[in-house]
Amino acid sequence: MTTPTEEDFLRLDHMVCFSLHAASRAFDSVYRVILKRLGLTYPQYLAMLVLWEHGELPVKKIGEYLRLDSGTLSPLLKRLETAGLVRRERSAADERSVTVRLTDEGAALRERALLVPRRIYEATGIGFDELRELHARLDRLTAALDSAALPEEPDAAHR
Amino acid sequence: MTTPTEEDFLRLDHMVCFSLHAASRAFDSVYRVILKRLGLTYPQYLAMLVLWEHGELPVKKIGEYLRLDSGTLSPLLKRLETAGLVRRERSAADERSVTVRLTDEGAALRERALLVPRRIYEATGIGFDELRELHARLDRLTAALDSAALPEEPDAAHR
DNA sequence: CCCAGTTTAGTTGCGCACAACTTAATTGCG
DNA sequence: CGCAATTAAGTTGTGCGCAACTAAACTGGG
Repeated sequence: MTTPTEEDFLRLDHMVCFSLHAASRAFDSVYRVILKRLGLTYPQYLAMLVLWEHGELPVKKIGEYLRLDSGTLSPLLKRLETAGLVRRERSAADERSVTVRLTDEGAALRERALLVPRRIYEATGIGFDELRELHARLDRLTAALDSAALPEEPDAAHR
Repeated sequence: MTTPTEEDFLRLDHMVCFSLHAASRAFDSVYRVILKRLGLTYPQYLAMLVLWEHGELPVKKIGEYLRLDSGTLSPLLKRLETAGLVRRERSAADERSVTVRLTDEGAALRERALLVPRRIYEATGIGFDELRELHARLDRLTAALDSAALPEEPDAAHR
């Protein structure tokens, strides 16, 4: 019961990872439907969220909040710029840095986006408290996975 | 406390979806490192799992197990074929259907893949029972999201 | 002061995921 | 029977995510 066999590991591993993958895609799917009328994808919505909160941010900061690198963010932000929701300007102080700012249109979109969370919440069919616990559990899981992933080679190739 | 405000919805929604997204990517990242030496991506590993279990399957069935459509599976399976792990053959009985079979090499890979689950389990840093509960929770969530997603337009466009 | 190393964005290439479409085979209803 | 609807797989196009790389600007130790 509490002493799982190797078989158990095999099965549960598959199930948990698969469930997580499936849940993530299911969420994406619900978001896709809801965000369609805002003209945003889910990752674009996440970027807009941090911009709505902070007004303007360098690309670097957005990447830290969303855990995304420039390879993902650069084209994403370019699409948001094409859509007229943000502007991107080289920082005068440090010309390596690009500051992303909301346009009036981008700021205005927030009003329409305020309805999104409740619709998502309703789609989950789960109580507020349970959702909060799930959140805590997932964050712990991510932290554990992150710390396990990094030290792949402790201090290898040292000669 | 138990009567969340609209603000609470806004925040929690973001947090849960974000956590789920982040956890899924963290898992992908750990899998990527572990599966690298097998020459598989995570979705390819999932496809191999169902083939290891069933020996051979039509593309359709693989899609049902993994919740993936042919737009994703066709190129993925083609890559597995190029790697020499599977063969794809039109079914004689129904020429629309393509049966995917393990090659000897593909079947042999299973031995090396048996170590994967334990390494993943260890990376999660979470107990067996908690993992099992998380799995159940996620499945319930996915089921709820699926049932909420489908009836987007009940019987719309009807005159 | 200067240049080696770091930092910030961006680019390229690959694979996954999905929507929308095409093609070919099969099914079944009139 | 015959043809319209369905089914299975594949194709095309878009966007995300990451690795590996480049380009340009900054930083700091000698």
